[in-house]
Amino acid sequence: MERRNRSSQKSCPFCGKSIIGDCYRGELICSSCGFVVEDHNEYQGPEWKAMDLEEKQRKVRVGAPRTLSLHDNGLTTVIGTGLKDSHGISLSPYMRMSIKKMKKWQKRIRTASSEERSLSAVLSKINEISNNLNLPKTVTETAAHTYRILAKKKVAKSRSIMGMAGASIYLACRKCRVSRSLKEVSRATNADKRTIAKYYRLVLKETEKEYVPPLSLGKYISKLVNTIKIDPKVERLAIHLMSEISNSKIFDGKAPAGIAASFVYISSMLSGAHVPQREIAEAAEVTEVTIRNRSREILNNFMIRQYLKVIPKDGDEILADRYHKSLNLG
DNA sequence: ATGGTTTTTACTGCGTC
DNA sequence: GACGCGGTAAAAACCAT
Repeated sequence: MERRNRSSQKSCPFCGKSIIGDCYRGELICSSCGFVVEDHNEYQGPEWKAMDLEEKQRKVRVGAPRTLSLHDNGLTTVIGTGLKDSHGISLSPYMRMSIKKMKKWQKRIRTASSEERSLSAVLSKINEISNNLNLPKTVTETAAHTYRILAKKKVAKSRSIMGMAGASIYLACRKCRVSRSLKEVSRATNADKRTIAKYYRLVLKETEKEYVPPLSLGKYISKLVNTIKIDPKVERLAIHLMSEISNSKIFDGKAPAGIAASFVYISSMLSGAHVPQREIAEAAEVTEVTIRNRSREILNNFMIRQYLKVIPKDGDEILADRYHKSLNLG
C-alpha cells in the first residue's frame, strides 16, 4: 500500500511551524518538534487495497469521502464546465445553453429549503469550531450527527446557533473521549459557558439514550502534561498515583481539572522536575489555591512511600504529617 | 429562589535564591 | 527584591432542590 504524507496548512501550537499529517497512521505530527497535534484520526486515504498499479487505477472511483459534516453528506452532483460530451464530441450551442441552465438550477436546488440552508450554515459552523479546537475528524462527524438529529426533531429551533453547535461538539468530545473543557468550547464558539451547559443538558436528553460517562482523570492528566512541556515520567507517576487513590472519597464533588493538576504537581515535585504551581494552574485552567487544596487533601490522607505504594493513613497520622515530609518520601 | 458546596479572588507572611 | 509557596477570608460560581 502506498504511504502518503500530506502536508496541511495548520501550524503547530508549540513551535508555530508547519505540521505534517501522516494519514496512514492517523496522526497529525509537528514536523519540527514532534508534538502530536491530533491522533486516532481515521485513515483518510482510500478504503481499498490495490496490489498493483493496474488494480489501483481500476479501483479509483470516488471523490472526497462521504461526510456528515456537510449538509448533503458531501454527495452533491457537480455539473462540469467542459465543452465536450463524454465521447469527446463538441456540444452544440443549444446543449451548452441547456447545461448552463441545469448548472444554475442544480446550485439553487442543492440548498433549496430554509431547513437545508440553516443546516448547512450550522454544519459549517461546527466544522469551523472543530478546526479551532483541533478536533479529530471523528469528533466533528459525531457532532454533526447529533446536530442532524436535533434539527430533525426541531429542538434547535429558536435557539442560539453557536450554543447548539457548541453543545453538540461538547457532547461529541465526551462521547469520543476527547478532552475539551466547556471553557474551551465556549471560547471557540464565543458563546456563554452557561448557555452551552444548558443546551448540553438538553442535547443529552434529546439524543442520548445511554449514559455518557465523564472523562477519566487519566485523560485530564494526559492533556495537562501535553500542554505543558514536561518529562513523560511525570505523567506516568501522576497516573500511577491517581490510579492508586482515585476511588477515594476525598475527591467526591471536586472538579477533575483541579485533581489532575494536583497529581501532576505532586508528581513533578516527587520526580524532581519541579514545575511551579502557577504553570500547572494556567495550563489546567484552575487556580493555584485549588491545586494547593487538592494536594493538601491527598497528602493529608495518604502516605506516599519511596517505592510509590500509596497507603491510607489512620486517623492519628493524618494531622501529624505535613506536606514537606511527604515530599521527602515518607 | 435558596442553601450548601466548591472555586476564585485578593491578600498576607515566610523562606530562598 | 523577586519568586514560589502555603494559608485564609470573602466573593463568586455552581448545583440540586
